[in-house]
Amino acid sequence: MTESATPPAHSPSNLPPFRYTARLAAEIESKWQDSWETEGTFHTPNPAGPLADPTRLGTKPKAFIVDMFPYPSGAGLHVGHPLGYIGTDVYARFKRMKGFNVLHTLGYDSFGLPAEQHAITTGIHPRINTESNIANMRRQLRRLGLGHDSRRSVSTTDEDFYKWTQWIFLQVHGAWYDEARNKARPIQELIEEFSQGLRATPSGTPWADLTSSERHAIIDSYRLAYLTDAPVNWCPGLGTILANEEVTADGRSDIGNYPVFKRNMRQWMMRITAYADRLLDDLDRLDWPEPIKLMQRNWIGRSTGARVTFSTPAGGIDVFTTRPDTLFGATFLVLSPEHPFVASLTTEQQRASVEAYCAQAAAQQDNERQDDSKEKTGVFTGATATNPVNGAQIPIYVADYVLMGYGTGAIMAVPSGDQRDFEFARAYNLPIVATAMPPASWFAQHEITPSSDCATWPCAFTGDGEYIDSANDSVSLNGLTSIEEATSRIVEWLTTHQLGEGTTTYRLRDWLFSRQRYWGEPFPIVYDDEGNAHAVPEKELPVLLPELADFKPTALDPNDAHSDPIPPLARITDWMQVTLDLGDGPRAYRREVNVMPQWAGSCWYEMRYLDPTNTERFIDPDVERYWMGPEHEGHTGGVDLYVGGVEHAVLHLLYSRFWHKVLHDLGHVSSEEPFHRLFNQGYIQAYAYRDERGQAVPANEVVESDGQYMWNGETVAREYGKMGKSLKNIVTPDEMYEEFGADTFRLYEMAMGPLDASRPWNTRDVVGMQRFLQRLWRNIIDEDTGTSIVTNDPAPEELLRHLHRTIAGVESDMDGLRFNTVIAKLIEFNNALTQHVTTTHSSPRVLIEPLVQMLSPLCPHVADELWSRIGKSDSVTYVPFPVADPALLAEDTIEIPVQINGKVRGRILAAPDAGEDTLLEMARGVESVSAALEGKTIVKTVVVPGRMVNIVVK
RNA sequence: GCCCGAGUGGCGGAAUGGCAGACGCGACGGAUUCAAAAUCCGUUGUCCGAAAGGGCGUGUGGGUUCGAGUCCCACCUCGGGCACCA
Repeated sequence: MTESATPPAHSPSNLPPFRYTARLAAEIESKWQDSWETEGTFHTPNPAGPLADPTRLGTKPKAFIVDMFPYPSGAGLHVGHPLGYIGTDVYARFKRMKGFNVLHTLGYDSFGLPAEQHAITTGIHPRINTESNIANMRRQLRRLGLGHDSRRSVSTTDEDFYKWTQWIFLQVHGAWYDEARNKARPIQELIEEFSQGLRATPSGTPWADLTSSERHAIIDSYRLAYLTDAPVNWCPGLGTILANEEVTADGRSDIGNYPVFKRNMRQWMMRITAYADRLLDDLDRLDWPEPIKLMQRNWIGRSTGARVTFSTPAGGIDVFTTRPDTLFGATFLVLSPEHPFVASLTTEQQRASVEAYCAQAAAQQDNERQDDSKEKTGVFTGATATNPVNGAQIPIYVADYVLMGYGTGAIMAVPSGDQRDFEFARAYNLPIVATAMPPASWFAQHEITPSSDCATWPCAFTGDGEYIDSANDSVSLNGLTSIEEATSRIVEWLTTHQLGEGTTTYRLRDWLFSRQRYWGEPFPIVYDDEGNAHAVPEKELPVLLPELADFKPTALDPNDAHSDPIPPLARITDWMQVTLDLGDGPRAYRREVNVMPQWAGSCWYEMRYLDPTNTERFIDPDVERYWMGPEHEGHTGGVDLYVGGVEHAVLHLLYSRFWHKVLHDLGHVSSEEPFHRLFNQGYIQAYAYRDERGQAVPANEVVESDGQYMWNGETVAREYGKMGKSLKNIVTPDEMYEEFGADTFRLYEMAMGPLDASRPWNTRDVVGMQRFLQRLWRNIIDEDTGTSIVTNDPAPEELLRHLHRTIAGVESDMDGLRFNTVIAKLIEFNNALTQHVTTTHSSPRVLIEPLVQMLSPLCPHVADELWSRIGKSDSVTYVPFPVADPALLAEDTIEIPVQINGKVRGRILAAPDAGEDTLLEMARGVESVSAALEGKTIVKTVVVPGRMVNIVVK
């Protein structure tokens, strides 16, 4: 025994001195947390570099487990935050016991908007605020007993972290996408192709004859990071540019309610669209939840179809259509209000109404414009276009349901085959021409007489039908019934007549990468006198974020739409000006004054965990290959388990995949994907209560009686949602540590439901997990002396069988991250054990040791304490997980239900391998069954050996 | 609006297409106690019934199947995302 029998301090006199109370738990927990820290229990060895440790590395398989890292909020953690962290910790600890070299740590996504807003209102530097928030979160998380390698915890705001974020930006900036090789290549290789004449310049002018600025412009147009004019939300009243979430639905600032104007600014974009196909196709090789893959597929939105040119008085207009086979039914064109041809096409007569319409559309958000439920609006330009297949003159409309950002910003409308076009055509009295004859069933369903005259149709027909009225002198689709065949025939015709071609478009847009903020990574970019952008040399990195004297921007006239937006860094004029030698002697340059978005750091942070102290590279290639490299041919490589909320399903996960692929193409990483396996945790939400005036009241003071919720004698209304200050429903981990201890808290979070489901927090339920740990403790420890009561007595066979069933179940549930059912199985076994211990006063070691081992991933502190109290010297952390004995898993007999017409009418006990005939015979022998069969005719019998018997009677 | 997901006892939840409600909370009853706390034992979907037993039950309505919480169709409600919150 390693423990003395001295009672713990502060033991309440009316309880046994060694009862497992919150107070004893707290002592045990802080003791083991200190021990793990001193021993470096969770220090994980690397194969190379400063963190290498060959003896600890051994020949173990590896497991790299990552949580989506948190933004260090000033409010600290509430009980909802650690759900995923506990889940990954349990899994990581389980994998250690299964013999894996496990890497698990947690960093901080510490750039971002809230710190900057905090700085604006308080004047406190975001760095100071951020660092104190991180310190608080580290304290709260340490108390939770997470087995993290603390040496590897990084923050995106660390200078030696964002140095590499900037370095990666330079890699993206210094690369172009080679469509032929379908990968990114260094921009230098493109310059060589141009200078050696292997690639023609866009204008055809030889490379040697171009000016330096002209060459610069051509090269820049190929880069994966490029500059373009893009709109920002400029709020002169605040003197700042606002994020979308800071702008209200009616186009005013959330803070101060000032007008917000859309203004164009020169901004960096990332050419993520170049990777659209690979981002889409490689999803098939990832172990991700299918709904998340689907969301990414929909987001990328690849659709194949054709680009078709319609001639108009202002020139040819390209439209993109997924249904070129319906071209003969195109009876009007619709342009997006932002389409460049709108002004030149509009006739004088129509000008006033078109301009008014465009102005009104400009004020709307894209997703409002696509609202299918609202009435379709639009306005006639006065001009017509020529349908290339039949020469028909068709009117050109402007309508806001067509978006400039998708396809070509212009569509051909086929009202007979598209419901949106159909509604528009009906509303504006435009012709509707059928190109396919619907089947009789379609007419029957709509209760109309079959006719190709669309005037009688109630809606568009979108199904398969025989093509009609779809022919000109040189092509005919008539009589075809396959969309595929008709499409390929018409695309071929369009291509030979140079009126269009088959093409693919994507819904995915390039990534707007600039933010007009202070608290983000500065771009490692400078501009020369002619406005050309240059990369800052690698040896100059990091470009440090300069100090800012005053975080409050200067407010301007709130209604001055024409004032120029000024990003915070532009106010630091002596920082903006810099003298650099970029190879042609020291010259004056102007720094980029935008900063990177918060996504930047989160696009690659998991790799820095692997090699956090490397000063030469963002990661050592050997280290990357060990932890993230592909496991076999065709494997993408990447993190073995990535856990986080679904809210990141698209953006974060798409952006980081994109950066990773660029780094892979350029040879910096061996893995093709950052996250091989993804798991989405649910949210913990909470009830909140409001009084009659709608004011939130403290949720922890609300009592329930007779289905009513009462606060201070007053009836209050309950609602369900996120935990938050304003709802007065926050429960913190600190309160849970105080009241129950970290192990009970961990257990409750894992027991309350499956990890991927959202559920409400209920403090009242936590006690169940505490009682379980107390019963388990009491099965091992004498509550009066604190010493072990474990004996070497043999265990009854029934309990041994139960133990091995439990081991088998726990192991597979752990592997599947089903911790809630792991806990249920442990409780069931412990309850059985409790009966044995209380009746026989014997606590067999052969049962206790595996139980403590199985408990340890979930409740590591109490498990280590029990392990030590039953005479073990080391932490249970690396002790191999118990193995179920197959001989003890086999059952002699199993109970099988007997159904009559699908309803259970009796049960039989049979051997697990009993055959169909035996089972049926036994079933008919059951009294309740034979009674139910009395006077009935057996129609059919269904026997599933080992499962059930069903007798169908009449 | 579009995309994704979820609806099971009083509550959190369990259930390879095969015994619905494991496990926990709460509630009720009992043991122990001078009394309480703590602990232990039992009951607890619902309706009918004294009981034995039976009817009904997994958001709503249909369907597939010998058999559906589970699969299919439609609908309702709630949650997440919609590109500058992360």
